Amino acid sequence: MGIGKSRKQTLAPKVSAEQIAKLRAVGMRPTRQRLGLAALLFEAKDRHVSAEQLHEEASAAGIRVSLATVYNTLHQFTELGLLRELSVDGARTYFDTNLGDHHHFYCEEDGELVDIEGQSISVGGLPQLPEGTKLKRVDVIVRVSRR
Amino acid sequence: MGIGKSRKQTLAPKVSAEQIAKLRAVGMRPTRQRLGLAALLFEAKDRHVSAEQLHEEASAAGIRVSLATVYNTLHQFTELGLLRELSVDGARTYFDTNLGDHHHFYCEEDGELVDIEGQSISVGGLPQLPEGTKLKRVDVIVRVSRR
DNA sequence: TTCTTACTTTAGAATTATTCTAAACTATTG
DNA sequence: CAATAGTTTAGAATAATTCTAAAGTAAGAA
Repeated sequence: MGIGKSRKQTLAPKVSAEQIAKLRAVGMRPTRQRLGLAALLFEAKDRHVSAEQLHEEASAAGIRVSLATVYNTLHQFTELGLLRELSVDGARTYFDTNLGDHHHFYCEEDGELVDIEGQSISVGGLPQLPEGTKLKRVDVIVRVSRR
Repeated sequence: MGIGKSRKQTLAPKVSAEQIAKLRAVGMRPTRQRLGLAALLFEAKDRHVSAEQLHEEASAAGIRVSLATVYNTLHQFTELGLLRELSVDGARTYFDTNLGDHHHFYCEEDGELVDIEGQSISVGGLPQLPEGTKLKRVDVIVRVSRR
């Protein structure tokens, strides 16, 4: 005994079988980093995060992961349909864990994003798409400002 | 005479009284650079440009202006209500000369933006805005991809 | 278990878009 | 034409993101 190495403690979130399954389901190896990020992203719901934010959260939660890996993982999750990418204002890119039909309120002042459920807004009468293109998605961003 | 300096030629667009008036109307000094950029931006209608693009166009048109000035000018025009800023995909910021009620088609593959006239799309039933905020604008982006 | 290998992670450099800075210019007014 | 307030500019600085190639690790084979 002694004061020495009490290191193997569970600082990071419990490795949930749920996250392992989620990664396996899309064909990704469940690595320590991915499991940690998945826990942060998917254990709460309807999150909007930037890479930098998620990286800080991970640090705070004791998940050691480089910023490059956070970027890689966010993009891979997006390509595999686990996340949606969101462009609301030039600089940062946000990633959205809500995959359902919905839109957003966005306040530039504080960069806050709030979901608007899909059925509570109606977008009607799209005109014909430009020649030779097919629809990918319709994004509605309701921009607001504080007082 | 001789071959020497035939430099004072009108390579740049004619300085239109129209653009001078436009700048004066918003309280800006009509400088050579601003007049040149205004000519490029406003003599055609419904344009979507990024700073880098406009800078190249200016060079091509013989309007000598630094990239920093292009950025400054685009932002000033935006603040003074001569342009609208558009965020469609992380990286670049686009500026839109169409100030009317309208939305956009956007194709990521080639970065092309096409206007959708305001009345040809209907956004109904906005839910209540988040506590303490007021509406600024509603942007609809119809994302398409080429075949 | 231990190899082997393909997939991953990472630090740090590189890139890209944009902003800043301080000095050199120029439109405007007296 | 001089004074000055507003402008422009080159180049440095920043910020977000991507790239690189070297070191690490999961998964299946032996």
